[in-house]
Amino acid sequence: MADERDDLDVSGDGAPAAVAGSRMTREQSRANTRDRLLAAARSVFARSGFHGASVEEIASEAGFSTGALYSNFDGKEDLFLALMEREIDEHAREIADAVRARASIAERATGGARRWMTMIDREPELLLLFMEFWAYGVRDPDVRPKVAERFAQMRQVLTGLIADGVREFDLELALPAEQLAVAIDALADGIARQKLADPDAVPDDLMGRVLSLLFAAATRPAPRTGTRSAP
Amino acid sequence: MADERDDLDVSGDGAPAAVAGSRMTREQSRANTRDRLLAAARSVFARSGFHGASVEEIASEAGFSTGALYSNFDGKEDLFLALMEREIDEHAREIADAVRARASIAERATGGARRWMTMIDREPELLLLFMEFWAYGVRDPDVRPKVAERFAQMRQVLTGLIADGVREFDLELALPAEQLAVAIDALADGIARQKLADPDAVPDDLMGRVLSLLFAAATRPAPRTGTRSAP
DNA sequence: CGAATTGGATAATGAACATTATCGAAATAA
DNA sequence: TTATTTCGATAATGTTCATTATCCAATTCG
Repeated sequence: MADERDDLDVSGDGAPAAVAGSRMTREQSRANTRDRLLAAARSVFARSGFHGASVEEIASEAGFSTGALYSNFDGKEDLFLALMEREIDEHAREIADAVRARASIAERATGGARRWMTMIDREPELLLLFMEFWAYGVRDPDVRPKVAERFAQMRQVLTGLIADGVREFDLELALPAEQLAVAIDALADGIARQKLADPDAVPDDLMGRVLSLLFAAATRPAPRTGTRSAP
Repeated sequence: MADERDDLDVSGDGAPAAVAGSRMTREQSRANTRDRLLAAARSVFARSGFHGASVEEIASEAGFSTGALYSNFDGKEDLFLALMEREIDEHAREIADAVRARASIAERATGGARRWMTMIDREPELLLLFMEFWAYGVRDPDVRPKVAERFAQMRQVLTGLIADGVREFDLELALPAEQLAVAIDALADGIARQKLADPDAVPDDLMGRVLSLLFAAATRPAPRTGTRSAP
């Protein structure tokens, strides 16, 4: 009998799939299903929301049964948290890259803002999804800390970016960097929310302009420190 | 026979009560049940969230059957929208009052901010609830415009407040008032979200300070106009 | 007063869905 | 090879809930 093991990888699926080329060790195979489940989860959750999505649908879109899903995750919530972690990592990195690439403070602000707006346009469902889950998670005492942690992750990245800018451009802040980060994160979130509910209400350059204003007001050249900052 | 029909509208139709003192006309009675249902909805929704709350629970907490609920509203969603409208009205009024009571621009900003922070502390579940529903509503094409409208309501109030300030203090804005309102609304939302997920991350005075900075950067004294503003 | 209207109660309906118990087969280990 | 682990499939299980069909009684109208 022909050993037709080449697993009809029909689902082009793209993304994170590990092509079932040749034989896979247990570990590899497991990691592979996990990835495919996560990819399916991303797509289904984004389409239907956390409440609207059914684990059945996710499993089947991944080409597995719910059994497989429950064998790899503790349940719907756990699956979602894993997804969220992965996505936030990626988003944070993207923003950070956009910011660091720019030369001046103002350009950094508008660069980051522009990237954020682009992300809203490109994947509105994903942001929507996070907010939905945020609401769900905040209510549940077991989940809240995990949600808080994920958002703290984002704040930390922002704090780091601000601190970098302050150091590189030799500035002084009217507000601790952490707090500025909170405000910026809040602004970004809020802008996203408004735009998702009513895209016309939010001009694309608004966030950049506001950020610039805010930075202009919140920073000033540092008084004489060791670091050279010639006038 | 005494025609005890003379219920000359004793009911000051204050908020939700309407003591069934004497006989009530059909209309009154209906309005009364509606109010009681809304009050119960507020409490149950706040406690359990939009998804978590069951219409049965709401009806029964109001002392009615689900039949009554469906006789007064088109369903869970409609009930919620009615509630939301009422609540946003009230919140907006509260903020507006807090702002108008102050003398200077800076005081208005911090006054409004402080009131907002108080509201977050006082009724976190309600804000949470709105955000949850926002996520639900944005996804549904039938609901989205209604949600957008409710939020636009808030933006309008803010725009009005800004315009008032600009006029009274004879200022010039670096940004159209509507856009500034969008940004402030966004900031308020975002701050609320952060604080709800992780109260310790958000100092109480942060929003006021940020708003002050933002206004400082976004306003300048208007150049000579008709209105007297002697230098 | 009698007829028509309607607010609200009661009790289905019927579907959706997260989770789990169980089992087969493949992969590792002996 | 045989034994053992474990990934994943199959098929319940059991609950929860929004919504509606039907009906009663009180109110309004003629």
